Amino acid sequence: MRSSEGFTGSVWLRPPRAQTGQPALSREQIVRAAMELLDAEGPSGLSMRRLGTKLGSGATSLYWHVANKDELLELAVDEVLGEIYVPEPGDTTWRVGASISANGMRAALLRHPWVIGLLGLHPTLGPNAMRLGERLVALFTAAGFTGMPLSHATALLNSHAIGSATSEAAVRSALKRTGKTWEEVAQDVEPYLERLAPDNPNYEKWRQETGPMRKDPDQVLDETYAFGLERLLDGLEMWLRDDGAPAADGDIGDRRG
Amino acid sequence: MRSSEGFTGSVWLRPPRAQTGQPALSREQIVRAAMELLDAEGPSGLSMRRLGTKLGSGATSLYWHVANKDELLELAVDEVLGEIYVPEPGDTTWRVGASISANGMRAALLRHPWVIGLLGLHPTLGPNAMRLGERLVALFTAAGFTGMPLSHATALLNSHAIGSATSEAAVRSALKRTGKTWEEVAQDVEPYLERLAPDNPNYEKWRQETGPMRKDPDQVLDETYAFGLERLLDGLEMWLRDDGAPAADGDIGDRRG
DNA sequence: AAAGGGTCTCGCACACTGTTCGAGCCGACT
DNA sequence: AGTCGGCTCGAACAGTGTGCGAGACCCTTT
Repeated sequence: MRSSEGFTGSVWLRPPRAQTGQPALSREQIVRAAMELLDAEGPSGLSMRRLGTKLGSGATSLYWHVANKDELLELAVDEVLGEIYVPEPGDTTWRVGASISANGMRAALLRHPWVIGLLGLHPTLGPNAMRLGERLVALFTAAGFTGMPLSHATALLNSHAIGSATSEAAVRSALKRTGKTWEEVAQDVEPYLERLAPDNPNYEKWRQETGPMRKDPDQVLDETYAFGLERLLDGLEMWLRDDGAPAADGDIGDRRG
Repeated sequence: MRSSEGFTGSVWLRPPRAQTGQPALSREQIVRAAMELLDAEGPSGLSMRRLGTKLGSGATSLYWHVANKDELLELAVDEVLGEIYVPEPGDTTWRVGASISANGMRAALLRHPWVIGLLGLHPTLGPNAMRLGERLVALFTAAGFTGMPLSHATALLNSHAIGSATSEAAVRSALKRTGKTWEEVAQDVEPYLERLAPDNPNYEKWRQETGPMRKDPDQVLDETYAFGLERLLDGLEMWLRDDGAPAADGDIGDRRG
């Protein structure tokens, strides 16, 4: 069986295995252990052999419960999505609900940064991903969205969480890997920036005017994310008010500039 | 030398190698060839040995020009960022300029989907990434942004491009991998969705009301991206008009809901 | 009680990976 | 003529994902 010979062969669409013997090893257990390895040491920390010994069993035993390393990773990704909480429509404002959802997604991705590199490989349609979709649809329906724009709006929210988390994970991993502080890194990069300064006049000017980073990177990254989220929610709210009802179905008014 | 013992050891901060002998192999050539392999066969298609034979040289010769496979990938990522065009401030409206930039970023990421999985690993500060930053600063400065909000605004634009491209790449890669059409995939997934239907009432209802996908996935993905971009630009424009001038420096007015 | 069959574990083996090391080549400068 | 630095490369090492087939265990049927 080829590693992925179609959607029909995907983990999610395949019926689960029957189970009568002595398990000693279960899919959930394997996935959980894999996540622990990934959280602790990143993508390179997970190998089938290491996972096997961590579970006290042979490496190839895993292949009874999981077709593939790829499939194992898919399962792990869905597991992470299961950590995200999306409020019920009645619990709060739509806007706050959307914020909580996006915050949760961002937090989950930053808690398990290895997920970020996997999101672009397969569409995740595991049960937790579906539940996430369900809850978001509920939230945005209650807010007044319908049809394709509803799907577009939830996609926008997710995109922001994913995109932000990607950028954040990059700098966070650099800080962690080097073990340096924000100031030390800034000092290291300084001469490089100065060498490039003649080519980047606008950036340099902005950098001079804004001055050195006074806040720690956590706070800056939080603010960057939060600022974007507010702008995006403003945009959605505005669309809901202005164009939502009248132009219910027709073409979207993009490329208007 | 450890693979990455700090920012000081990063490719970008290290002075380039002196060069007098007979090159026969150059860093640019290597990076270009690596990109070709990656574009053609994805991340698993690139191995140092294959890259070596593609260039007609021994695999280990590459290690003279490049410290690492990781470093090679960093160089390739920056190369991709070099394909993105950002208009000059005077060329168009700010809004159109931002759209063009984001469109370019999204297109570049979809042309080279392997980049997506690498963006979260290291912050890219190669020359092309810097140039990108420079141009965006120019564009957003001309639009009236200053200080931290300027940085937040550009980050938002990039996040949208990255996040959208991630989601898109997932479905595009699935379609390509399985070789199936959109309708065939939908048919494959159908029974799974119906099995989960009782748990996802809102999603199901939305699905029923919206009806089957009439358009091809390219168009749907384009629309999703474009819708999000417009909402986001609306939000930025609104902020620029309302809060931009008065609250120039202080805390950002987030968490307002 | 015996036989059969499914579930599950696992050692071996294969092809392949990234990377180190040290030997050697070749052109240029002294 | 000799040395030196840039550059190439083959051999080797430790480690990877995974296919295969032998077996162990337990439940069911005869």
